[in-house]
Amino acid sequence: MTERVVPEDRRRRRRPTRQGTVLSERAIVETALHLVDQQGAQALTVRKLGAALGADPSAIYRYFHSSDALMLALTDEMIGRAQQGYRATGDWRADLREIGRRIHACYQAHPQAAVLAAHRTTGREHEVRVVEAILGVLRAAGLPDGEAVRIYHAFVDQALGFAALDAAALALPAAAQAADLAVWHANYGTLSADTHPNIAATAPLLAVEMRRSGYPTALELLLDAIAARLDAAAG
Amino acid sequence: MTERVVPEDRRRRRRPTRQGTVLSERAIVETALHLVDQQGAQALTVRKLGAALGADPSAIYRYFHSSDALMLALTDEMIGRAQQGYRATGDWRADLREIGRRIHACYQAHPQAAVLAAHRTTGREHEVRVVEAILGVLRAAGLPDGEAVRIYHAFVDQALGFAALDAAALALPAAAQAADLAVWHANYGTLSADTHPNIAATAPLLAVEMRRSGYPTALELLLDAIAARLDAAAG
DNA sequence: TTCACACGTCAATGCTGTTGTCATAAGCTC
DNA sequence: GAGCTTATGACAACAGCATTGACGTGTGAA
Repeated sequence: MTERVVPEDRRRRRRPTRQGTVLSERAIVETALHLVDQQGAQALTVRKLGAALGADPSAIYRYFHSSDALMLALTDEMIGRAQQGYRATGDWRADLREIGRRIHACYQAHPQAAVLAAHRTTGREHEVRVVEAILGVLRAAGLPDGEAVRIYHAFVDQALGFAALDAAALALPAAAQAADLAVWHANYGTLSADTHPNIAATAPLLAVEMRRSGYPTALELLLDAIAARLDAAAG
Repeated sequence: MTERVVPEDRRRRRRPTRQGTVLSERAIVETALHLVDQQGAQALTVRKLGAALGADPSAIYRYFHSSDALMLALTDEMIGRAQQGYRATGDWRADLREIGRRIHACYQAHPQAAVLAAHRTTGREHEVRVVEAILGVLRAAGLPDGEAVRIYHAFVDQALGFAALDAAALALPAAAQAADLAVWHANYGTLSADTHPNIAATAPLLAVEMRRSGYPTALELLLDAIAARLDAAAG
């Protein structure tokens, strides 16, 4: 009548696997992140993780109730890493840019986890810290509270939305990912100027543009708009 | 040596399944969309779709090379429905607002499908039409091609990113959805002004703001920024 | 009326997450 | 150290997944 999963701080017996690994929550999460980074999103399966750890796949269920619980632990770890070392400079535009860039970059680095995590509100330590930081930047810059909150919402959800979108693309199987990009050459590149004048005129530009994320552009445009609101609030 | 998948317009023999259904690309896509709406994204498997159609799962592979090809067809169908009846007015700002609103609204209407669809590039009929429309609005408004393409990218991915984010929230189990919202009261509403001055000052505003989508605000800010670029390009 | 073959069906393959059972060694008590 | 308890890793099995090759039937063309 023992629970299958024992909380990490109550573990006494650390028994190495047949291949010699000593398991722990931490070791599993780190190996999982490493696996995703190296072999892509679709490599994160319980079986492959077991193999990477040097343990039977089912041993993982001694540490996490389900693969979803493992996913959440992974996400938490990721958020922590994204914040690491951030310092506000006092320049609102530079600070917002840096925060946005960090959120986006960190989810891009671990797309599989990002897909599941981007739309959740955790209320945990790291999340709280970013919310406080963003609101602080906006209010210090001179926005009234109502507008600061609205713009906070637009800013953070834009970062998360692009992160989710770009991460989902990265999380696709390599073949589908390549196929989606190829469409910009194969389909859009061959349309006639008679039927699709605007696409025909910009096809080469499109094919290049769509290879990268639209977030940097969207972020700068958002910062432009915030600057205009600040001018209006001040003047 | 016959191809497994025969293009829809070259099909002659329509042979009912054992259960009497007559299959077609259209019938499969519609059943799939219906299935996803009713039972959630995870219900969209080849086997369940086969069962819903009244056909052997493998019969689907006579119409789509893979489940991914089916996914793309589904996506395009949704894009098509979103733009049904759209007419450009010639006012760039009103037109862009309407297109963005339609994309977001349609994905919100089918959140379970949107989660799967928002990040794919299909190159199919309906998608091509929207791309052409957006590029047309931006170029007609006076943006040079390079900037039109960059802003097109930011605009469309902003709409899709918010759609994906908001759809993912709607697609959550009701309990998780409620829990995520409650965090804004339960956690953020109780933080001390000493440790989190900016959150403490705006907590009630935050709790209200976070109940709705941030997209309308973000969209207006993006339109503001585009207007500024247009002024710059003209002046 | 004939006949080729399109297409629905069946069976099999190799993945996936997950669980019940077992045996073994870790760490406690003495 | 010796012996006991039980945590924990390993094994095997299950159900469900996408996909594919072989097969036979009935359709539509000639």
